[in-house]
Amino acid sequence: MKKPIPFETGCHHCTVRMHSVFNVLQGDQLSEMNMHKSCNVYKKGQYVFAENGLPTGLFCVNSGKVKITTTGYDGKEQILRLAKSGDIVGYRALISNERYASSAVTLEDASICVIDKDYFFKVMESTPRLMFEVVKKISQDLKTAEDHIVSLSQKNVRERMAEALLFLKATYGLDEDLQTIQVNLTREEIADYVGTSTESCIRLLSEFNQDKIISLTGKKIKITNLPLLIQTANIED
Amino acid sequence: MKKPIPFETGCHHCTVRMHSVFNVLQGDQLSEMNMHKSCNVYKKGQYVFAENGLPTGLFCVNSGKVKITTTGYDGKEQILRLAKSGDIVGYRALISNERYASSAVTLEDASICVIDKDYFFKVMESTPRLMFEVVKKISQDLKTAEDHIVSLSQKNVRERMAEALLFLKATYGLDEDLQTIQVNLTREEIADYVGTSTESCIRLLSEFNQDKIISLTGKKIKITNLPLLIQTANIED
DNA sequence: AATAAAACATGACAAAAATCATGTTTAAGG
DNA sequence: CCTTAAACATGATTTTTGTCATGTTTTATT
Repeated sequence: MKKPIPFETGCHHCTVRMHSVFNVLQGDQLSEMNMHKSCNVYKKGQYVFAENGLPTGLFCVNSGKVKITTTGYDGKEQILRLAKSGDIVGYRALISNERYASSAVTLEDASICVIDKDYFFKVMESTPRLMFEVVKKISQDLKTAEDHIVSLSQKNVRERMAEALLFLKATYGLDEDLQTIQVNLTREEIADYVGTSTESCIRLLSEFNQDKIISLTGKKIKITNLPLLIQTANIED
Repeated sequence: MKKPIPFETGCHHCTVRMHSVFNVLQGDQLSEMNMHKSCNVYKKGQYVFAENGLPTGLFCVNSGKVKITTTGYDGKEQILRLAKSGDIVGYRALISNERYASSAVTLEDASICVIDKDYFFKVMESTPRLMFEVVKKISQDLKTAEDHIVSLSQKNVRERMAEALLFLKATYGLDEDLQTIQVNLTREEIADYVGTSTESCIRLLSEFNQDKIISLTGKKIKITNLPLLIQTANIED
């Protein structure tokens, strides 16, 4: 009996790779990488890796969305980063040779490759361009984190909430026909990103809705007045 | 007439280098680096580089302390990082090939080397170990930034203030005889790190002083009850 | 479809922290 | 050394935000 064509076609034909740090790899390197990676399917809400665990490889998101989250004080969650197709996750602990300080949890069904740790370090060493891509990625994440610090230090919750909606739009884009922000987060998750209580988050979204800045349909958020949202976020120009 | 022995002895004999990312360089690389770097002396309060400027090189702190600061909303300062001897500064914008998003200002008289941009990229490419040291440094800074995010999101000002004092102690250490935290920051600067108003910062330091957690003499801060300070910071164990 | 459990929503209240005002002390510059 | 500005300090007040309580809606599961 003939075997079905496998879904996974390998790194050579991976279209996601071109938008990732691995776009600098070529030919033999891809064949080699293919031998040192495996691809897994995750359901919504599954852990890709968990706080305190030991890294065994680097994760590369094929499809689906992932939140990078850490447990703060009194067990309160903090969303640190959001990842999408083409993003690498789990690199910080891997590079620092530490246990994970955060967890990665899928926000929807996802397909994620894991590249073997030893191979990753080997190819990084032999391919300066790849390592430089990784450096640039971390630099960007540092910039994002520092922008977040300024925001948390200096803006009020209302401004940060508006900023978060703009961030979500920039990160995940809009649904083609509905024009809603293309990610499903609970109010609690949004609060865990913004750094506020769930109640304040709910209240502010309701207010924005009343003020016709956004329109709400379940978890779907549509930005109906972008200039006003930008103004509410108090973004410099 | 004989020229005086120059103060600057070059990268070969630089003791600071051993504690920096450049500790992996050897022999000829050091001679080469010496040709592509220059060393400058800064007075307290001087700019090493300024927000919006274009990076021309990488700075390496020889001696002295430096704050990395950015201008937030309504011109309010935010201290993002603190650097000391052996630290590299100005790497983020350099690597991302962007204008500086922050400024570096000396907190005391300092001596800082600047390594030419092109040479730095060249030696990074030819020395994977150096680039990996840089990756690790940025990863650490990202970790620090993300810890700060959790703190800003979830802790109150009192807890963050206690945490900041512990951070300052960990970063700059204690004076040998006085046992005071070895850095002079104004209350406003501490506030700009903690993410609070100057008044709240002053008030909390006074409270800590009254509660015998710390003792204040001018800008000098001495931690007199470390366990209580740790408890006040609400640090997990 | 029934039922349980999340998630969402909103009011009332309390706590936290910013702001404003004003005065004192300290440090820097002529 | 004097003068002036910056830094420090503290009280009073207001704003912001969190917490608690309670109810409704949505979603998931048997």
